[in-house]
Amino acid sequence: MLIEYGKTLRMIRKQKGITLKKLAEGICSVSFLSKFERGDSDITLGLMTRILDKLMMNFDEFLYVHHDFQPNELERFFKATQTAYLNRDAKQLIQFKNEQLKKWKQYDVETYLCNALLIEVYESIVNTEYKYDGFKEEEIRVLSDYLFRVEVWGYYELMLYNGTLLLLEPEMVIMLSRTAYEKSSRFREYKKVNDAITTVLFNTIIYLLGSVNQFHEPFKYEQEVSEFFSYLEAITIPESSLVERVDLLQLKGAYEIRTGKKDEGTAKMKHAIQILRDLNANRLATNIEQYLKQIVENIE
Amino acid sequence: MLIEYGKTLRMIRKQKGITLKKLAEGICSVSFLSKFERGDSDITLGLMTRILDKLMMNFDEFLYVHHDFQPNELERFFKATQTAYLNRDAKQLIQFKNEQLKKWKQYDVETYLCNALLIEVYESIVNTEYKYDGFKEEEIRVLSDYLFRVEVWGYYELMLYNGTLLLLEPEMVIMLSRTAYEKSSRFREYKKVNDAITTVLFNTIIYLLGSVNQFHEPFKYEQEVSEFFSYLEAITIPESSLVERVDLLQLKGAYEIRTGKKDEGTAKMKHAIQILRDLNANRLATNIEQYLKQIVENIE
DNA sequence: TTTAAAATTTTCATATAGTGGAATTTTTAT
DNA sequence: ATAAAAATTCCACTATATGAAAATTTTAAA
Repeated sequence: MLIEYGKTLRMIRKQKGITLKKLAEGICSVSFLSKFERGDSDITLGLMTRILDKLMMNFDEFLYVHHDFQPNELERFFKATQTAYLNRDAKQLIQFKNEQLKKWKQYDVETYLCNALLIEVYESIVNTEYKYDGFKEEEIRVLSDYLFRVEVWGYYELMLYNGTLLLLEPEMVIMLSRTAYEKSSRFREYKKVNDAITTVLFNTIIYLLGSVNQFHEPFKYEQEVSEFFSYLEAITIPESSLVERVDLLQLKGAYEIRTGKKDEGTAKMKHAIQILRDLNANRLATNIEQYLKQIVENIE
Repeated sequence: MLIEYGKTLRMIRKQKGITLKKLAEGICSVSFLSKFERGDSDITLGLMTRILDKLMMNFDEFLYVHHDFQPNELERFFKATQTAYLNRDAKQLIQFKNEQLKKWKQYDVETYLCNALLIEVYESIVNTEYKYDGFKEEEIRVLSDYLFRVEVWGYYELMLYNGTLLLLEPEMVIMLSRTAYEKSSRFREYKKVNDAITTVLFNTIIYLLGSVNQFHEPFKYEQEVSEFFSYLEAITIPESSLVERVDLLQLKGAYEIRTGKKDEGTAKMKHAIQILRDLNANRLATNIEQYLKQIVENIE
């Protein structure tokens, strides 16, 4: 059952040219550190923290090295799912889903059901044989209950919500996105999580603007969308996040088109496309181009 | 000595609505988990890993929450140093340096001396009273020996090198940057570290292009600079890293100016400036503008 | 409020994390 | 090649992490 973190630590320590004695000093005994490094003993979280601090290394990086340069469990989950989705590999997605459902039954932890639901969203898009009879209401309720209950939204909750937002009713999305914005505020300094918040706000706006074939219908969420734009501005997307700035430009364009200012909006979106092309970000540029094209076709 | 991680875990668990029993199942006993959460016991690293996996949370995020939403030790070190530098707070920098020197004397771990050196670079720029008698050769040797010795460059080594590159001779920088590129290759999937690699390559190119008042002198490192450009291209900066793409454009411009193609190069740099201005990234734009201006003034 | 069920804590026995020092191995210097 | 120094491992011992069951507290429903 013992995971041999010690061997990884030994490797790193040797590379840094630090002796057992020097590393152990003020933290634990030399003989214990040696024992741990050889895999004869597990180590306490408290000790490990202090050892890694002394090595100027953080936990995630240590675990990344330990797992033979693979990201952590959580990251792997999102990555594997997304890869299967991008490869349109329905079989793989179903397998992943079943794994999560199995864990759900085994431990009765709702998170696993939420994961399954997240995967099912991808599946429903990819799988041509997928018969959409609507997602089961009670499962969606488990998801939204979970999101409402959690006081502090971390990386997981934001990613989960980003993926399942489409399943929920507009009113629910508006409430949850507000919640997300508030409940994750304390992560503002944690880049990875803050990026996820930004994505939530973008996705919310896209969702509220409506699918393109709704563009000729009257627009109901003008006030809410501008509310979410103001959140984005409150976050003051840093200068170094240029993609987010381009996205903002693009979405403001779509919003203007949606609210009747067709020419202004189109110009903004074309500007965003141009910047991306200038920087050879062609995939991103093409995405916006298609979006714009669909809008224009549907608005006439 | 016990750090009460347990209380943080309890808070998170409660929020997610998971009972002790459900969380403990398959990992450890309920009674032990309870004891740990109450702060009556420390926990083994192996157990903690599995518990966090079940909570869909990674170590860094857990520790971030635990430290009352403050980044980890390593991040705090770089951040605090950089903040003091940006505030031109020489006093603060000297204090930080002395802390590191104290640790160095206490534990005789070279890393701490390297940290002190890194801070001293900032200090030498900020402190007007700083008498530059050259950095002590032996200390610089400790630094370069350290960097050569470490087999796998992680986040710390890359950040350390990024900050101290200016202290080293061009030949040394060329060798070390090559080493950095190779020795950190396994982190390619780890965004934070990979970003640091990109920064190293950028800094190396800037360093080799020479300070602007060397721009009228013949250029010695044409081959090496194009070598580092090719590394950057090999990394294939992802579409989502637009800042890096703008930087690349800008630097290619500077390189072309340096190698005689003044008009082409100027155009590239102006293009980069324009894109940044379009996205309201005015601080970044101004930086490049000043760089360009200095180049043009010095090249006539 | 009463009562039953669920969740948590306490108790206590045992396994193992962690210590200190002696013995062994490796490294360094001559 | 050899001795001295430094680092590592081994071993006996202590402190504490962990598990199973019983006792207590909390929650929920009537």
